[in-house]
Amino acid sequence: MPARRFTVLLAHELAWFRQCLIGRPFVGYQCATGQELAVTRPKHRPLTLRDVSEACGVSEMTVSRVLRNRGDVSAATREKVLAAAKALGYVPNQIAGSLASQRVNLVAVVIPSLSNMVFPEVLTGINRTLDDTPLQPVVGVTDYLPEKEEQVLYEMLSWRPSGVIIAGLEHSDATRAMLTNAGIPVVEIMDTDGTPVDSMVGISHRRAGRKMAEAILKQGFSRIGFLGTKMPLDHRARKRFEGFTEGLTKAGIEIEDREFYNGGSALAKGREMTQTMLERSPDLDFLYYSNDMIGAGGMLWLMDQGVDIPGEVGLAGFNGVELLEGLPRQLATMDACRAEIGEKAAQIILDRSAALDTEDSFEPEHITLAPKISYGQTLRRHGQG
Amino acid sequence: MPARRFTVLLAHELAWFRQCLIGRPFVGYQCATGQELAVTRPKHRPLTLRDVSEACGVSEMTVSRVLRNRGDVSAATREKVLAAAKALGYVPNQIAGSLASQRVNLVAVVIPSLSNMVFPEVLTGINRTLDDTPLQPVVGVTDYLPEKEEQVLYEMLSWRPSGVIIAGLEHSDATRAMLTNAGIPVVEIMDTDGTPVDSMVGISHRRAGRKMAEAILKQGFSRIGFLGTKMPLDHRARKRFEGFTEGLTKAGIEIEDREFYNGGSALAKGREMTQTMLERSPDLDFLYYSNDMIGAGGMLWLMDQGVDIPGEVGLAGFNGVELLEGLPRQLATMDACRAEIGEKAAQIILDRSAALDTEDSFEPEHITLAPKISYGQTLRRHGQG
DNA sequence: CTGAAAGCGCTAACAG
DNA sequence: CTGTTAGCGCTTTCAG
Repeated sequence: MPARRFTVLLAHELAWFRQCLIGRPFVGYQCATGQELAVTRPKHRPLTLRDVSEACGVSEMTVSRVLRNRGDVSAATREKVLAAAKALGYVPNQIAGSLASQRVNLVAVVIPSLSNMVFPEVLTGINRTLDDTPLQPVVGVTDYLPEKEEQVLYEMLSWRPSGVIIAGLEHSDATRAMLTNAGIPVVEIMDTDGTPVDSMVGISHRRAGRKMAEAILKQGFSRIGFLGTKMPLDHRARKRFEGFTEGLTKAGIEIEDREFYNGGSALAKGREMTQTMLERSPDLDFLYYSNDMIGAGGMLWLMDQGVDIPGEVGLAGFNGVELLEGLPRQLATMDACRAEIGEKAAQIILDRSAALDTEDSFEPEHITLAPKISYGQTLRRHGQG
Repeated sequence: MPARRFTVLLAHELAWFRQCLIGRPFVGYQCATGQELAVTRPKHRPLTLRDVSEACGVSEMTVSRVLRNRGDVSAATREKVLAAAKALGYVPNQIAGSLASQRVNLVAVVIPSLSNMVFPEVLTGINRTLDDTPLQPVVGVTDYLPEKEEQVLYEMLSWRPSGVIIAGLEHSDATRAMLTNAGIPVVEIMDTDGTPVDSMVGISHRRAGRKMAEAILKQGFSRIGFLGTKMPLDHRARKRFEGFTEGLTKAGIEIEDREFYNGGSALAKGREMTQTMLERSPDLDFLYYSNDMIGAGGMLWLMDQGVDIPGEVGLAGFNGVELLEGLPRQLATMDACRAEIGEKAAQIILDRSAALDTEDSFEPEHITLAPKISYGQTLRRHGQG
């Protein structure tokens, strides 16, 4: 009887059939009607513990122990198992492992954007702490949209991660509920002006704005413009702005002019906005930018115009981005401690997930970092001020 | 008999015991010796399908169907189930779902770095395509280290993702073996100068270098310096360099001077290197930078020095970063098509994983995008050139 | 030190 | 349209 390449099998036949396929390119199969069939092997069936077990003649359980370095296994067995696993190219199935062990070595990291270098830097900090630990970060991006945050968090929680690191303290009710009920450590990062669900690590943006206002006033500037992002959902930028006006108000001063932008190349926008503002309010003697990129754009524009910085106009930004180092003049700024925030947040998750094993209990941690002003060459009016 | 807070249970008791805990803060338990115990409920047991099933009086299977929108379910039952799931705050367990269904909606994305904005942009492209599909990207970072690439890939494959998107064509033997044997679609991105394991999407960096050489020569420049990254493992930068020298060689010209850097702020390094090179080789009339950031730094330095660009010295970079738009002068560059690469790569994975369901077979796709030179204001010597 | 048994929470396949 | 059954590949638990 000639071999055919394809046939339909009943379900229970198929189950048995798959057993036959292990490790063979194809298999001859005598089906119920007595027909002899040649069937192509399924393209790829990933190896299982059982395959390794059969290859080295050791029970699945022992293989598992060797591969996880758990429990005592004789050196001889260990060698045998490792050799077999390597020879076969076995890659353990974490899905099955996590289901069985009820522990998942993933940490959900939820951030608003990747385009703003701030967040890749936080991730770098998280990576640094989590490298050389079993924990692994998984990133979700929300585009600053609360609905998307909800959705992203939901999807991440459905993987039952060991912890959540999430940017900001402002969330929808649903998001907050999920965080509260997830039963895993949650660290809210970047911002500490508010009440976290659990732990938090960040800086006070309100205080940052206030401190910058104080520094500016101390240098004798008084006719101040603010340039920032329009995004109503960037709560941290908003809080900096609020803290800033608050700081000025305490000294009886008000912002003279303000300008907001949305999208586009930040550097180019900084130029445009600065031009617009100075044409509208030529009397200004200081410009405070809500981030370094637009600040740098503004600075470049002013230099093009031959404006004396900080003699005629002083400048400051926010974030302490590396880029500033290469600019013709060092822009005053404030470091947002991004990498450190990432490291500390990851450390909290790490400590807590270790504590779960030892049944220790942990209190929520609230860490507020204090960013320092870097005066650069655009804020100090009088010598070493 | 007084209630105690803690006790030791035999294993089989515990199993039964857990049933009692469902939905209750604590439970009275009559153990084998007749003792009545009050036991605190475990901190948190995530809800299961069974909980929802019990809450709404519908079989687990039907609940599952409703939650996945699979198969026909009567509107009435659907409503009931959805209401119960929502009320309880049920979040499905993907770990279990993936194990049972043998399909994991994750796409592994392996890239060398997050600090270089190129990669976040590729990710944005991938996200854009994968949004509104069940597939979800998971990112791993290799720091340009082959060993780390191996390790990261191994960990990602252990989650049995639906596909892999990985930067570059150069990998260790082990990495290549894993990619070949994973049995899932693999797309190697960014570069097309070489042989992929499966599919690839990118640009030819060799050709990019060559084209830039041709453009420079056509503008009449002839004493050319190259400034680039020292990283021997950035194969794409290397290939651009090779293509560049090749292009010059064809015209009988050789690079006059070269300078390489490592780490630090790219903008600042661009300044330094440019200064170093021009002091060493003052005759140069063109500088080709291996990326836009160092190019921008060089440009800023030259402008500080009052050098006429491109009259005295022409400049070009590579990548087409958004930043350039805000610079005092538009740097010539070449777009690396980053977002498009991300989109196309994700699309390939998407098509293939759909094809797996319909049993269609797919050929590897090799997509080479053609980056265009943007002349800016630093490359054209003679009017519109 | 090693093995056998019993699930983890869900879904595919089939039977009503 | 809905329910039942039998695993997915691994680890936990307990018994040698």
